[in-house]
Amino acid sequence: MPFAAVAIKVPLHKTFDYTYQPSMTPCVGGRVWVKFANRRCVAVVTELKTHSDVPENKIKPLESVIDSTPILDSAHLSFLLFASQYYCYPFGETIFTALPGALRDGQNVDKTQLPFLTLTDAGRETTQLRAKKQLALLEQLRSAGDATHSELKTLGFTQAQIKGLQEKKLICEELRPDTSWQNQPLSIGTKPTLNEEQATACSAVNHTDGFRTFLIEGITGSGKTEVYLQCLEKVLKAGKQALVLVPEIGLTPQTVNRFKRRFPGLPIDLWHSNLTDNERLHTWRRAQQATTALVIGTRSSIFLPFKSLAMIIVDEEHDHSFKQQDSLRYHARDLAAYRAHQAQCSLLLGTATPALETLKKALDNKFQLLTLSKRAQTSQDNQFLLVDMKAQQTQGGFASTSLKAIERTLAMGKQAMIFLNRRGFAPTLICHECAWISDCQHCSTSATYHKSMQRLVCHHCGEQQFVPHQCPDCGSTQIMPTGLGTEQLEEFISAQFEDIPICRIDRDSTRRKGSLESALEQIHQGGAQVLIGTQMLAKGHHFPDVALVVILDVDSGLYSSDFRATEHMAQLITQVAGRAGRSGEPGTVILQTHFPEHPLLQDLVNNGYQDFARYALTERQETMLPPYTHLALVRAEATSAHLVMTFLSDLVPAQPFSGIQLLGPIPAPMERLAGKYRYQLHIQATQRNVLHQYLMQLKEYISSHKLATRVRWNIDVDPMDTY
DNA sequence: AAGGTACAAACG
DNA sequence: GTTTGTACCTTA
Repeated sequence: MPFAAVAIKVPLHKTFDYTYQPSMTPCVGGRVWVKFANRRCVAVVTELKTHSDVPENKIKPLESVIDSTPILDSAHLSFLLFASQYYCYPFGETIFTALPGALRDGQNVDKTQLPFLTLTDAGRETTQLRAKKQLALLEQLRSAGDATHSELKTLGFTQAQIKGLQEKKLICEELRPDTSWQNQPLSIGTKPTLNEEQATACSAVNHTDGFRTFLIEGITGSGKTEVYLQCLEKVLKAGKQALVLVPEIGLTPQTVNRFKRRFPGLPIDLWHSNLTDNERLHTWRRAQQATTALVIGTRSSIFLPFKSLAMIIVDEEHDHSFKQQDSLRYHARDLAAYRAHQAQCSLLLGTATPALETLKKALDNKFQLLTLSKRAQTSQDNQFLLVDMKAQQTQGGFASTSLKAIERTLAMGKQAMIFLNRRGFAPTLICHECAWISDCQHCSTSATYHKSMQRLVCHHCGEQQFVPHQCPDCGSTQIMPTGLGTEQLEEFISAQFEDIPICRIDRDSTRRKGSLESALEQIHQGGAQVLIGTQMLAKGHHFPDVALVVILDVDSGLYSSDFRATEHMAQLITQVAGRAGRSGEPGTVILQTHFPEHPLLQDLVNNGYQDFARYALTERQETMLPPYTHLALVRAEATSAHLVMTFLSDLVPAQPFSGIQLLGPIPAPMERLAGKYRYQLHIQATQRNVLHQYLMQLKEYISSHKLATRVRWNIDVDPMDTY
């Protein structure tokens, strides 16, 4: 009697055996329909065998076979098994998060093709057009080749613009057979000559065979992308595939076009969360059949089933968006290491500000460190200025030094950028007479005052309240906004510099679709302007006219309960500083702080991130924190605090486990969130394998725990935020 | 996770 | 005596 072990999308750490008729032909890595717990589910076959340990009377037959050939090969299945074990997430659920939505509900793998938009003969010759955007679209197709509807949408074009050009018969839709690009000679667009450091980096990568990880530690503007491109060239020339992972915000038209222009005619696909199910399935299959050569995608593209993967690049590897914060809590950069090892190919990690985890591996010679220290366009280093806020008269949150610097910058016709990582007008309302505070009803935090909306908004659960005219406790009308938000900065700056345009960029000001794009466009027009924003402003974009950057809340990063806060702050400061002074002259970066003598801050300002990071590592070593130890978190939440505490306390063994340090249960930094009480258990080990051994049995123990179904819990391996 | 079971409180 | 709510149990 033949049996099939299958994985099902349930939170159980095991597979289930089914029998099947010899006439049925299930295959390992293919899907089947099964009856499971009175339901009909799609399952993936993980093993075919002639014996089962499950009592015969419990075993049901397979309903039907969906795939007669595997949709996941054995290497990909082992990759998913590894991810499932490493992140303590059920195998079945891991497989199903890795599958594109269309395959999860049993749809056929082969779909109709998506049409490409291509230039007509008339379109090829058109260089003048009244509609500016339509002309830009023509130019896009001309320089970067044909594109699908969704690609053009990603690049910022609209359906209306496409339709307009179709009606003018300048472009048309075309279905095309997938041509084999592997046997075509690779055409290469114009490329700049490399400087010495870039050339060294490229040849180090290109002379390596098999698995190897490189850390390209390159300051902003040192030409990392050029190194990526010239390394990719070798791989693509050989007819092999490559994957470029970018942060969520990183799929900008500039990035995409740079790759497309370098390799004209090469099939390049994009992968991000805004694709439809259909588009996703399409790209998934193109990766599997090697009809696409290169995928540029956000973190989930690490699960694409490439047929002949030969290089993975992780751009801005320090970026937190590579770590998924729910369900399967994977880090795309770390899974990339597994895949590169599996494919025996190179992994390139690039950033100006490496994560300390990555830097340590480079310093331990597990990764090869390649440094790019010269800016491509020769320019001097930025000037850092620490402004001591102690005993300073402040105006609207600014030291007078900062205000004068802004004024000077504007007078020169340049742009000033102001950072504050808090949106809204003020983080709290406080009663001047009885000290009442505008708390959120459901979270342990205060509700932020939004002046333009006239509402109190909780930034954690989103709950809104009306703004009271009187203090709810004592009836006083003396209720004051306290603290600073970007909305208030905007108000203050516009009163201070009356005729100067201001551009505020935060989640509130960019909520409307397209408003971020138009704001960026305004900035790019140049001229004296003040840009105010949260960290949204720091990522991805470069602004040639910015000559001054002011960071207001440096101190929030210096003293925080999260041990990664200083690292994060240093990365932000360095990335932001890289945005200033890119057009030749050095820029100025002002850091307002109450702790100008703080050693980490001093190190960062005087010696740069490279030095700071190496010093910060010694501090991590002394305090026995990651990357010198390995950390996992058991988080739990429920409406009853008592229930959560009992559950977590039960997980702490009476006898200590050798090599494991346990801390907790302790309250999460946000103890109450959206009405739920949240606590956590920290599990720390010096040895990675000891941690995983421990987690393996802990996972078993939790699954059998009576309270496990009454609290929401999860295990977070290598957590990014310790809350 | 999601549907089933067993038992208790709620109902008229 | 039936309905509704809820803890808990199982999935092949």
